[in-house]
Amino acid sequence: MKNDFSLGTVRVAMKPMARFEEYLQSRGKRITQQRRAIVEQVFRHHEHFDADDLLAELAQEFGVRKVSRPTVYRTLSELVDSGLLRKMTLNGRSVYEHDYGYPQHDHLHCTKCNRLIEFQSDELTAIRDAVARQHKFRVSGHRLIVTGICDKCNRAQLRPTRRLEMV
Amino acid sequence: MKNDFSLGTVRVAMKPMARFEEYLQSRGKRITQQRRAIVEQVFRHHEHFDADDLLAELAQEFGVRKVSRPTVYRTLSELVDSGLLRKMTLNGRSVYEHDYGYPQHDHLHCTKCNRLIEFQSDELTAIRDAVARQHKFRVSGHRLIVTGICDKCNRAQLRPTRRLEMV
DNA sequence: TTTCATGCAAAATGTTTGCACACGA
DNA sequence: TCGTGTGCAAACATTTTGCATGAAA
Repeated sequence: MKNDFSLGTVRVAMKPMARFEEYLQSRGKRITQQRRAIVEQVFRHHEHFDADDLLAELAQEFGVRKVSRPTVYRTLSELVDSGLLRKMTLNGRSVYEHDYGYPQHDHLHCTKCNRLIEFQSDELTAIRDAVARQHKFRVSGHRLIVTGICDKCNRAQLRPTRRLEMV
Repeated sequence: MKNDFSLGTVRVAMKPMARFEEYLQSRGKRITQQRRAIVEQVFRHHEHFDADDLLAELAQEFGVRKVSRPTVYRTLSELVDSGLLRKMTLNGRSVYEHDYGYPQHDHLHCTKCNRLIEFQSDELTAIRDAVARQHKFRVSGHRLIVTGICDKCNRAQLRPTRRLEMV
């Protein structure tokens, strides 16, 4: 259906960890405990996250045997380089999402609850390419963020009954 | 013509400074030397700029009688609130552009020379709204940045050796 | 046993804030 | 005059870096 903007799926040959190991080896880099822990945690769920989120998850998951902040930053950077993660900036801080194994997509960003909703549109890509062609611009990618209020927050706003916020 | 993505113009009743004064007065804020200097400098040209650019321009323009960094940040923030400027984030730093008097548009961002090229597309807005409707999302705006290499940098790149591919 | 990676502390970056004084209305 | 705005310095938040130690290969 033409007006369906939901995401499809992308079949991938390897698991993220295997893909990352390949990347590391091709560059003479090492497969360390920390890198392994980070990749595993990062692909445990498909939510968007920032460095602090990841650091907190790792601390909780592994208790004493934590990964340091610099290492998290360094590894996130490698994950972006390797194509496993995609990085974007949301009100001043870096936010990451899965890239490997997920189709190209864009986001609706709710400024109320900060949630990101993904969608996909080929027409959008077509327009992008038409514009680029006109400017003789060689496209490497794009980032579209539509800001506004999501359905849930809209409903919440309409019914001021349960005003239990602010404690 | 349908495939023309260039920008039109928007007629405005007031000059930016007058508009800003109105905004300030409506909030009981004051029209100071610094605010005046900043607005004048900001609307002297239509290029994108960041806080440092503006600070440098002001220093050059007024010599000794400079505006401090905090005041620049504070005033930029007011200019965004008042609708005169639009703010976006480009690799970690805040970049500003004229909003008042200019039509809604998006950007091609050259990662080589860092230039921003503006374009306008109603179809894009239509797609955006269709997607939002499907998600019952109330749109307040959007930001699309197409990344790649601009025509000029492409030409420059063709001249030297083409065998720098690696990997 | 030779690199490369890590953790720590410190630095760098970009932006914001507390406060005493200056100034616009 | 009165209250807002300013500049200064310091704080801030996030990310990056230098260096000695630790661990892959």
